[in-house]
Order: sequence, then structure tokens, then C-alpha cells
Amino acid sequence: MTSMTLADVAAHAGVSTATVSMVLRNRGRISTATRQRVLAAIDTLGYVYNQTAANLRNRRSNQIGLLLHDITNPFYAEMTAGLSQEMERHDLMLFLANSEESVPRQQKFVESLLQHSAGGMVLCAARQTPPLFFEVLKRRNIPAIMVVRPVNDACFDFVGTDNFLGTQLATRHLIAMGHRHIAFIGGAAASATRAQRLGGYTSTLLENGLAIHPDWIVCCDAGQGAGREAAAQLFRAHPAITAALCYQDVVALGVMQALRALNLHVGRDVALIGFDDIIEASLVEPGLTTVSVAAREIGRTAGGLLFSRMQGNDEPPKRIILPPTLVIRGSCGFSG
Amino acid sequence: MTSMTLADVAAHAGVSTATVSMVLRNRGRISTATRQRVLAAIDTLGYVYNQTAANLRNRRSNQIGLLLHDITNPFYAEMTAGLSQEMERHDLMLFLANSEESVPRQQKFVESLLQHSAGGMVLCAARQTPPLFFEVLKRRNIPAIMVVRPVNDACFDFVGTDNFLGTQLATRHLIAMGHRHIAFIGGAAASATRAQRLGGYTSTLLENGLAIHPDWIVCCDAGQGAGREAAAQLFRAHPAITAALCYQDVVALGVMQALRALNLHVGRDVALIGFDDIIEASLVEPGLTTVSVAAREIGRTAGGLLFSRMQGNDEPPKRIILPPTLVIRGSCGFSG
DNA sequence: TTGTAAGCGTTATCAG
DNA sequence: CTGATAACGCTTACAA
Repeated sequence: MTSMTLADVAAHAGVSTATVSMVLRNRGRISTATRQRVLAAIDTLGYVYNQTAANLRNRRSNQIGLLLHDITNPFYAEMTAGLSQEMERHDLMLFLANSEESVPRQQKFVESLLQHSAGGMVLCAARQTPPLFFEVLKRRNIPAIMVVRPVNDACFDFVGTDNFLGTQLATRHLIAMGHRHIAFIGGAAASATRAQRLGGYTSTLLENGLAIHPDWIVCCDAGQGAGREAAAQLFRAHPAITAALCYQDVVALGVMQALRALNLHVGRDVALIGFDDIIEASLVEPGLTTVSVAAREIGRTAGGLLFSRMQGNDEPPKRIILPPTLVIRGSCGFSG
Repeated sequence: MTSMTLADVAAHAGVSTATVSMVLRNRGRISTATRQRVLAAIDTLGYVYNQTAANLRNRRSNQIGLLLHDITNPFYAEMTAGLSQEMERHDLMLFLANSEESVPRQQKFVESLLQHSAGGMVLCAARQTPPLFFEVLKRRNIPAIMVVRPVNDACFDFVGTDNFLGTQLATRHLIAMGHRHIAFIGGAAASATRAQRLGGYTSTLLENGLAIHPDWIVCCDAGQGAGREAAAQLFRAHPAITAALCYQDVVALGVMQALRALNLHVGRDVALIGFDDIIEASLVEPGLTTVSVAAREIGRTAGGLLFSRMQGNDEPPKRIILPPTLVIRGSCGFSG
């Protein structure tokens, strides 16, 4: 099966390549008669459209890139599903790269996207990304949407959630449940997102006349194991703590393990709230109360925005902040 | 910044386009002097290689596709990370699609891959995929590796785990713990994977002189709720059962709930084993003993094999089966 | 070692 | 409504 070209189809149908191209793309006026002939020819020849040639000719491709740092994190997996769905609606192909926080890998991926004349990209940039990266990207003026992790550069569109409000909601809930000794576990010290979440927590404590104990605020990596370690230390050192707000659900899951090992019953002895609302949050026993950021929705929204940019939407850069909601399950106990 | 071409670089460096192309690809003999000049020109002009043009000319692209049915499933996310890593090592771009078990979506993705002259693909096909799909794929002779879900067609490479061995290990463990009344819960009746897992279970029973009770073998959907329902019925109808092997961890989690409702203590009154080793398996109380498959490794292996096929490796189709291991936690109690 | 030039398969412009 | 034809930017014989 030596591959057929537009010219072969044209010959077979007795028309020109221009006509075939127009039929394929529903452009221009083509009589129903010739359209039928062309379609028939395509069918009998088993013709496969060559998107590469079209992309070359158009100087732009129908490919977009998604850069993540950890596809293994359920939150990002969920977001990816949302984006993928949206991309498919628009007949766009999705390139995926997993930087694992490596700046060179990220750099290389973006360069590849440029080499492929990608129509745009959705980025959740690695933490150590140098400002120059964004400068260069800007100059290329290819649509780029930042997600989840905001960038100190108002030139880029951003889709994310309101971290501050999220932890405010969570902290208020814990206080309403009667807790006065609330810890904050997780996140990387240098993370801007963490700063916001921490802000929602501390400000709510202060608003309610509660003291802030720096010792009750600990960082840890985004993993179950890290959460477990951190919590084990924390709760041993500070038995007064009766509730914890976790930077992420995965951390909260680790904290649950640690508490169990300490013979503390989550939902009765200690209240726990996570952030992200990953699937696992509803599966564990007791269910994890958590701040839901609609990961899938972030993906869909970013996809929609990117598509509109690719269509030429040149409104000023937007920051779309999806409101978080508190999903209440059993991990904080139940109020009367 | 109107984009530069190879010709621009050539002009700037005072050489021909052929020379520039060779420098770019490290082909042919180029004197160090001209190579320097070319590289300098590339640098000063800010030239970006046009991979699309190259792909058109080569009639083949450096793009490969990954089709999954659910990227949201931690198992597949992990596998994706492994594949992505491997692809990057070989400078291949990864297209991702999430079929969500939709045959049309899957079909469309594969067609897109063909239109993009993809170099190959890794597929975990939707469950309802018609045989014709594979027939057509075969005729295109583009390298395609099947993962996780085997296909009734020896023409394709396959990378997956040894389901049979997995349940053998699990069943042996239960027998070694003294169980003689072992049920099998979960999976879809038509699933080939289930057939294999069931085979490991039944053959091990027979090997050990134990009878097979068809009534103790039940299907259910891949969800906690389904597992709970199935188990509730099963254990009420057959109180003699002292152990259950579950098709998946998620099912096992549901079974745990059902047992709890029946006031049966997992790990003491009833032993339970799952399959997959998802995160939750380590979180529940007691921890779920389960068969673990190295998801990331499956991704890496599939990537390596695909790459070798793209390089022209034309050995007969392979079936690479990665061995599962039994992860022992508390759900079967502890021996001596 | 390097240059010339003919494609790769599509799209768009301009005639007819 | 349809046809002829020149790009798009790179690769690769074949020449020099």
C-alpha cells in the first residue's frame, strides 16, 4: 500500500488537486456532483490526508503541548483528562511532556514545540524556571497558557484556583468544628502557591483570635511518604495539635497513615483537611474532607482559552481563577 | 521576528543549504571551520529548525502516540510517566489521547496519528474495539505496541504483566495461610485479562487439591460500590468462604466495606487480596495485601521496544511479560 | 568537502 | 465552480 496523495485522488476523480483540497476542508463552493466523485475516489483509493504537508504549507500546526511536572499526581492527571477532552473537540493533537521539575527537560520540550510549529501550549512550569525562559517564550509570541502555578509576569494567561480562599474555607471549617490547635503540613518552602495557601490559613487564624505557631507549620515533599514522616514528627513533638490542614491530598493521605500508627483516630481524635480533591480522597476511610479545585475544569478552561487565542483572540491576558469549594467528608468528624 | 530558514542560515554563513542541513544533523563530513561558521550563523539569526518540513521530506515523523482509556487511573498515569521518559531519551514527541473506552475516539486518534505520519504508537485499546480496527492497523504497517490489555492477534508486540502468575502467587499465599475456601471477586465476564487471573486462581486451587466452586466466582464492575454489593451477596450466601481474591484493588476496597458491615474482621475472620497495588491499598486498615505490577516499567519497556521497531527491528512480534510481585500487608493476617 | 536542484504533499492565488 | 501552479522549508542524490 504505497501511500496515496491528493494528486492521486484528483486524477482518479478527474479533477484538480485544488478541488480535492477544497472538498477535504469544506472550503469554497464545490458542486455536489464533484464532491461526490472526490469522496468516492478518496474512499476507493484509501487515501490518507497528510497533515504534515498541510502544516508545512500553513506554517502552523494543529498540535499543542502540555507541560507538567508530574503526571503521576492525580490532580494533574485529572487536569490532563480535561484538557485532552477539550483539545479533541477542536481536532487538536496534544503533546505531553513530564518535566519532573527539570528545567532542561522543560526547555527542550518547548523548543521541540517551536520546531513543530505548535499552535500553542499549556504550561505548569518547573519550580526553578528562570525568568529568561518566559522572556524568550513571550518573544516567540505563540499562545501559552499557564496553569496552576502562577508566573510573575502579567503577559501570560493563567488558569488556576484561589489558593487563599481555599485554605480560608478549610480553616474556618476547622474552627467552626471547635478546633483551636491547627497545624499546616506540606508544600515546598519556595512555592508561591504554598505562600497563598499558608496566607489563607494564617489570616483566618488571626481573624479568629488564634495564635500562629511557627512550629506547627512544616514543609514536605508532595508525596505520601513525605507526609507520613512530617506528621509523625509533628504530632509526637506537639501533642496539643487537634487538627491539620494539608497542602495537598497526597500529603494528607500520608498524614493519615502516621496518625494511625500513633493510634490516633482521624475524624475523632484529629481532624484533617486536604487540598485538591483527588479521587483517593473519597476512597479512604474515613473520607478526606478537602478543598476541591476542579482539576478537570482547569484543564478544560485552559484548553478553551488556548483555542480562542489560537483563533486570534487578542484581548489582554486573563487570569481565570476558579473558585474552590470545601468537600466535607468524614475526616473532620461530623458536627451535631 | 519573521522566521528564519535553512536558506537564510546558509546565506549568512556563505555556504549551501545542504551544508547547513548536514551540520544540523551531524551527517556527512563537514570541516570544523565551516561547522563553526554555520553554528555561529544559526546563533546570531536565532534560527529555529522546522521539524515539520523535515518530517514531510522524510515521509515520517518523530512523533508517537499513546492511547489510554483512562489517564486518571494511577496505574496508567504511572505508565505514562515511564513512557514519556523513554520517549524523551530518543527525542520523540509523545501524543496523548484518552479514549475513555470510546471506540470512535480511539479510531479518530489513530487516524490522526496516521495523518501525522507518526513513527509508531503504544495502545491500550478500548474494551469494545472491533477486530477490524486491528486488521486495518496491521495493514498500515506502522509500529504499534499493545500494553496491559492483550489483543487476540499475535501480530502485535505486547507489554504487560503476568496476570496468571499474579493470581497464582496470591492464591498460593492464601493456601499457605491455611485457607481452603477461597472466592474470586470482580472483573468483567468478557475480559481476557480476567480470564488469565481467573486461570491462575483455579489452577492453583486444583494443584493443591482444592475444589472449584463456580458459585464462589463472581463478576463485578471496577468500582468500590460494585465490589461491596458483590461481596455482600456472596458472603451472605456462602458463609463457608474464609478468603477472597479480588480482581482489582478497588473491588477489594469495596469488599472490605461489605465485610465490615457483616461484622467480619478482615485479616482475622476473612483474608483478602487485591490486584494492582494502588495507593489506597497501603492506606486502608488493615493494609491490603495485593499483587503489584510495575506500571512505570511497563511504560519504559514499551517505549524501548517501540523505538527499536522504529529503527527497523523486524524480529517477530514479542510478548514481554513483566513479573508481578505479591505485596504482603495485614489483610490476610500474619503467619506465625 | 561542499554546491545544485529536484522533490515531499498540501494550500492559496489567480485565471478561466 | 474549477484548474494550473507557485510556494512552504528541508533532505538527498548527484555533481563539482
